[in-house]
Amino acid sequence: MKQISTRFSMAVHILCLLAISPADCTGDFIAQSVNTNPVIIRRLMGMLKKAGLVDVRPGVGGASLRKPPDQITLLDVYRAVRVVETDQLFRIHEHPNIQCPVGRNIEAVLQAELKEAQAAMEARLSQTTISWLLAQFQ
Amino acid sequence: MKQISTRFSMAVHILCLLAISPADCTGDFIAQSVNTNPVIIRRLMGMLKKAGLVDVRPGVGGASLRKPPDQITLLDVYRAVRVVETDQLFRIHEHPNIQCPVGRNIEAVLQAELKEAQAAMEARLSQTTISWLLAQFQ
DNA sequence: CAAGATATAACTATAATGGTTACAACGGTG
DNA sequence: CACCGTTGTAACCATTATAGTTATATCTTG
Repeated sequence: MKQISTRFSMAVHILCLLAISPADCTGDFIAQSVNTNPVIIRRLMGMLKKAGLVDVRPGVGGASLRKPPDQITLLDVYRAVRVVETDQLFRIHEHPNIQCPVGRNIEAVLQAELKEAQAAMEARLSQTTISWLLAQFQ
Repeated sequence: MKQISTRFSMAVHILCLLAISPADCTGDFIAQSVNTNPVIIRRLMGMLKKAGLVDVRPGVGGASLRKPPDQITLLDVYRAVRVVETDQLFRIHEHPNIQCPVGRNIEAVLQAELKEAQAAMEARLSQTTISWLLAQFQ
């Protein structure tokens, strides 16, 4: 099966790093900790910046959190890196036969249920903050 | 982003069909309602059969439910078509730098949280049955 | 301007998906 | 038994998202 992109876990990693090492976290330094290419980090930083979670200093280099880590939830990160669009976690087959009672109704009815399931998952993500994660370390 | 496969919604469609039209539902008939290729349906039927949800009659043709539709939940279907493996909804980046305190801890700590989020989604799926879906039709 | 950093475009390899063709095996009916 | 419609699979293909890579432009300070 196809899983939710590692963009999410990498972004969480980045924010944890920024939370514990406030000084000069450059893209290359972060890339070494995450163990990936610096361009991947810069792309993620761009999304985190656009979402208002981090400040990045072009030219001089380095980044920092724009919010205290106890006010950043996993849901914030999940939304920032657009790893799942709203109500689109589950894909539903298209153009069923509307002559058939099932084909005519399945999309709307199932969509409503799957939306609830996705919401339950996202609600759980909103309960965990970056600082709570850090507190679990070791 | 990458969504959860339409195998899931197609399988739910199939089970709804079997629930309301108990007589001779052949693969080709189902394929017309779902609006896809009969081979796709046969593949799904194979998974649903392996999961004990349906009986299929090779040779003569047709299929039927092995359980009453109020005892089949969306979670049963989701598991049957293996659309997400256990604790694998979220993919986590591999081989972070274990010299770094974040790299050393992030995987285990984040994995535990994401597992909970996945569980919340699956718990919601388990609350909806095929017969409940049918009751919403029209 | 030079140095070191971020920003971004373009390209690649990989993998899952949904679909398609083809063919073997099954099981009643004539 | 032979036929016919069905199920069961294997093999293959086009499409798509991902993660990574290379290259280049831009920014900021010394």
